[in-house]
Amino acid sequence: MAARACGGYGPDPAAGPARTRRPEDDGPGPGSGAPWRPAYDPPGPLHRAGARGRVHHGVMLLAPLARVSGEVAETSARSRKIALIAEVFRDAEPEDVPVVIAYLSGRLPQGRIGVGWSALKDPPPPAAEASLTVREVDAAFTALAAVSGPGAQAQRRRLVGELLGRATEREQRFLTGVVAGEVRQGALDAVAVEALAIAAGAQPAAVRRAVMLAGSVSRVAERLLAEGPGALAAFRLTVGSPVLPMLAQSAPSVADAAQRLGGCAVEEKLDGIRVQVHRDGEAVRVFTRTLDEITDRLPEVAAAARALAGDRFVLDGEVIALGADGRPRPFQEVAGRVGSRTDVATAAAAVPLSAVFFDVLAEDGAGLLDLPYTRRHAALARLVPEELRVRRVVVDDGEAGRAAGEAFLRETLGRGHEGVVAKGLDTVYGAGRRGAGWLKVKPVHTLDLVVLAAEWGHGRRTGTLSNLHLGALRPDGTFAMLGKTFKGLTDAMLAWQTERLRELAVDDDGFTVRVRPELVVEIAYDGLQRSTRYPAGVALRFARVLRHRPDKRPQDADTVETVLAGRD
DNA sequence: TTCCGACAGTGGGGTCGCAAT
DNA sequence: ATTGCGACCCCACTATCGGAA
Repeated sequence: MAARACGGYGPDPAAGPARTRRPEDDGPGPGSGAPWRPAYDPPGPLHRAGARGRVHHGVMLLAPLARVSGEVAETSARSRKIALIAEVFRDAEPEDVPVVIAYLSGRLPQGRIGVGWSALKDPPPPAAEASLTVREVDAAFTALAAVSGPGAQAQRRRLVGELLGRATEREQRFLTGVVAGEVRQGALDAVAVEALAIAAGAQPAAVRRAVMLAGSVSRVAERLLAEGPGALAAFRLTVGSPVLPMLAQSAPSVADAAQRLGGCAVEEKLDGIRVQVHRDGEAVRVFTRTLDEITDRLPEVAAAARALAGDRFVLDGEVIALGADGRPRPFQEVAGRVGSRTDVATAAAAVPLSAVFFDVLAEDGAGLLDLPYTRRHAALARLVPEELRVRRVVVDDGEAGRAAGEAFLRETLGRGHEGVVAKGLDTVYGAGRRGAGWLKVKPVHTLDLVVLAAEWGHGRRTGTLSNLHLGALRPDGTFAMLGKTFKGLTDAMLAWQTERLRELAVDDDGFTVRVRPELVVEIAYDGLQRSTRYPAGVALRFARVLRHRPDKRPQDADTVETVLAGRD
């Protein structure tokens, strides 16, 4: 195996750095001793805008938003965060509302604009006085989003530099957080929705529902603040407009899931890309989990939707790729295919996709979200032939039912699929929710691996060694890195491992601490994926720490051979 | 009073497309 | 041609707040 020849324990240097750089890296970073804290940004000029957040002639400044974001980050009480943000919403000019809502829920109205940490990491010296208006900033981002073609990167950096140069230190921090999608103020969409409800005098539940149906807070906010609570009724499920998909929680076993749900349906869980398919007459649109439209990339899905008997419907399902043997292809192949947009015909010929459906959100143009699972499934069965639906069994609330569910999981795994999802028979479609009415069950693998290095954490993990580099034993006693993980650690485990790894440290570049390979950790993971980054040619999927094993010696860790033998 | 649902945060690997080198 | 970066796909898990029980 060629990748083996690179010899080192870690990522193949030729494959590029596995780390992500952040602005903090260049400051007095977490590795340099004292925990990193934002510099104090005094009030003063900010208050030119007044406590109500705007100057007399209705031009809203950015400064009060940045200040409120800071205050929101400072308080831990959710109710206080909501009150702070509601006040800004209430006082915003109607034209500014969509922008203000987006900024205070940590996003840009333009979405992603091609600017990441790399372009933000060396900001110019901040301005002394706050002068930027919300409208100017929004115009600047609109201009940034439009930049493309040769020279785009330099042009973007120049524009970002110009904008940040006019911002105070606090405003710079706020803007970079919004652009990078990491405001870290402990308030995103859910808090914005509550605040919006207060600002508009509407019921939070009604606002939340409208947001799920509209797919965005801003679209609801605009109309709600302009027209009042009556505007909420206009947000209904519409064929052609995507709604946020319902998500599942995890359960350790089918028996556990069945216990919690009572009688339930157990459906196979396919390892592909979630799709929401809308058909209105001949018009078909396909959306991803985050509501991006990918219709043009999935011609076979659109064709399948047109071939169905119904005329106006919305289906929820998964696209997967099946091999000649009928078994599912690895997720990576499906993701590559769905991600291909330049030459769809060639990509489709190489990896044909199949859509498999498990829910229906609208039938004959009428929304079904509030119907219980059983009735939605009946509608699904009317609309979609069995071979285009996920396999399932319905089990009752008892010993025999649980056994039947477990047997169905084993059979599903035997066919090469990822696991199952147990669904309560009375569960309504909770758009945008990770409801307890859907419980996914997947097999978990475990390994004892050795910590080779650890990275300093960010945010609430600042000052702790958080992200672990994991190695499996080679026959010659060295280690092959299989991936990293920061998951599964309690605060106590984090503190303990930071102390222990400091004792084992041999090198610290301010970002990564390399250690003597002596600490064994028990790792859970979902499976292996092909990797060009790591020397064994595979990486762990969804690795997380179960526990530290200081009782185990590194030479007792699992070997590369063991890991590869467990491969499907 | 205790329990539990919903959120936010902290990042993981892979793949594609585009611009820079 | 190769590399770097950003956008999106998939995602697990813990801490916390505040309402439900």
